[in-house]
Amino acid sequence: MRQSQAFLHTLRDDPSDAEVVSHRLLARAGFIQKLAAGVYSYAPAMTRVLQRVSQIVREEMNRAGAQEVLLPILQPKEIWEESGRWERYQKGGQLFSLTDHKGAEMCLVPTAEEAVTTLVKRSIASYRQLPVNLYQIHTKFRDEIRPRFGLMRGREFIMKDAYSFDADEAGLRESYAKMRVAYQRIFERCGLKFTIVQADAGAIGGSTTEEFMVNADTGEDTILVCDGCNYAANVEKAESKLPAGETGGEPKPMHLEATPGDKSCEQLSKRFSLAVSRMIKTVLFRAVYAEREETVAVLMRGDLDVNEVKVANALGALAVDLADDVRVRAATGAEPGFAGPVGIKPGVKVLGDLSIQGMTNFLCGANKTDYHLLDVNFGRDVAMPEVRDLRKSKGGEGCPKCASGKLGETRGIEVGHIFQLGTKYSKAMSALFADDQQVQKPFVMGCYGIGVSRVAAAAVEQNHDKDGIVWPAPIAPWQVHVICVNPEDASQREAAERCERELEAAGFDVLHDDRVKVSPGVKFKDADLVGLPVRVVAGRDAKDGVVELKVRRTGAMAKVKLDAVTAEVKARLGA
RNA sequence: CGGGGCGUGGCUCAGCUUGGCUAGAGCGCAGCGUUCGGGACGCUGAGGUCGGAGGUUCAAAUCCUCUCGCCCCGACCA
Repeated sequence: MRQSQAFLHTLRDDPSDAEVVSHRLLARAGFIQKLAAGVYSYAPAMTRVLQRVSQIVREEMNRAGAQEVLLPILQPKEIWEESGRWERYQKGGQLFSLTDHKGAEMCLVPTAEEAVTTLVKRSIASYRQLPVNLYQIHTKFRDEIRPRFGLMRGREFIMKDAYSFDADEAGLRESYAKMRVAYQRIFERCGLKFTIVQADAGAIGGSTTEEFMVNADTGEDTILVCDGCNYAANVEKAESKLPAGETGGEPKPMHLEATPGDKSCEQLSKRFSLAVSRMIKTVLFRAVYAEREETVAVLMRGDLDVNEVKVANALGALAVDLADDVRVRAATGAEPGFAGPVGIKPGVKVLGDLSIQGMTNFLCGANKTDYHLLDVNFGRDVAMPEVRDLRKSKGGEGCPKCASGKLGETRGIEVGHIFQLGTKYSKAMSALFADDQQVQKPFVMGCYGIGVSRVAAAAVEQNHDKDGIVWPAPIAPWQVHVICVNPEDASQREAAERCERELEAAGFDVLHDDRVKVSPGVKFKDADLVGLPVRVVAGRDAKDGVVELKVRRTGAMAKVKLDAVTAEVKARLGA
């Protein structure tokens, strides 16, 4: 490709609205352009990257036995009501819905369980036709509460979604295992460093589920990884050994103490010279269910934090969020900051974290403004609530799986997510097949997503330097950047053209900067920004049949005879 | 949803407080010339309903109201 002809327009300045590196560099290098919040146009260079990622995805999905389809992204409300997701997703405010000219409601879909289940149930009637795994690479829509970080959290994005249908759980586990392997191969082939973590199923549903996280400090997800074994989990899901707290000793009489203005454990710790782990904080939530809401009080040892996802799962709620002041006052009869289990209003559901077991003589809120209770004891002063693991694990805590490992806390970008769905959708949508006894059974499903556009952004997050992008070779828009320093010099022009011709003949995608009257500095700066893995510079040595070869990532530079260019480029690309 | 900020050529921004001549700069773009290995220089030039609507005024980019869009922060761990 001749750069003089290419639709590739770099920007001299950083776009003012770009916050994260990938957004800034992709916009500046002319790969993407914003059209609306969370909605981007992909220029040719970006399209090439997406095609490369897609091609890798396609090859590995096909290798794993999946078959490609294209499902509608504009879908009728009916099938979403069948699965029960219409109301839930609309309530969550993340579903783009619209009304057609005759008043029928439709939506732009975030995932395609309904459509694929419909497709399969009308086609497959027998266990003998199973298993099947169908996938597509298609645009998806989510009306994000707050789109941000460029391609990282867009409202429109490209996703590969796959759906497996098996006759039983064992088949599902097999399909899932195949996908897991395929995903590992995909991200390895994309040249990304990633971690597989246990995850929470969230709105999609299902049991076993793992996420593929690209390691990046700017990631939106926090992950905990054991340094001693292979345990790794998203913080939403992570467990850990309970850190030791101070013991309270033999029960003493409970007493009420004035604590004007002390709303935090730290303030109380100071006032009473009491370890924070001797306190129980009572965190009030609003739990939302399909048909109702309730107030829930979670009792947590003072030095630990509540994991809201675990609370929602323990309750079977659609969502939980922190109670607002009105709800807090209704539940406690006091201003926020003084909630406690003793004397909390009836109707408030109380749940305890495992950490409160065995605590004695603890401090907690008195449900009375400016008062706390000291030396409170379960059984005597207040009933022991049902306890569950509701704690948010943190880096530095002990691994839940092995004896001596410690959890490290890092961040990641979720680029893939695989689920063992089970029969949630097939049951709801009456997607049935006959088994060998002619018994009608629901398909056992799995679903598997990869954020294709997010993979490209994550690759930039993970691979860049101060000068620009450093594309991993397998997903670079072109592998080689031939730069003709001065095309008006015949020897330079001929050398560059020869390199382009021979490299393309050898199967490489080449971008040839043949622009006339563009200064060398501009060409080099642009090349750094665009970030192709190998650069071939035809410059002042061209008259002697010599060009320079430079590796973008390392900066390593070598002078190479024209005859050897193809071989040398091959060596550097590992091809 | 709450709070804050911003909308002025393709991009980055100044001008607005205190209303007043043909609305500015840099970059980019076009032409000419000089340059030619890390975002060169000179000259000439094109390009703007100042987000939109309404209002105040002799006069509005500037003041007021409404509206649309975009960005950031937050959603209170008691």
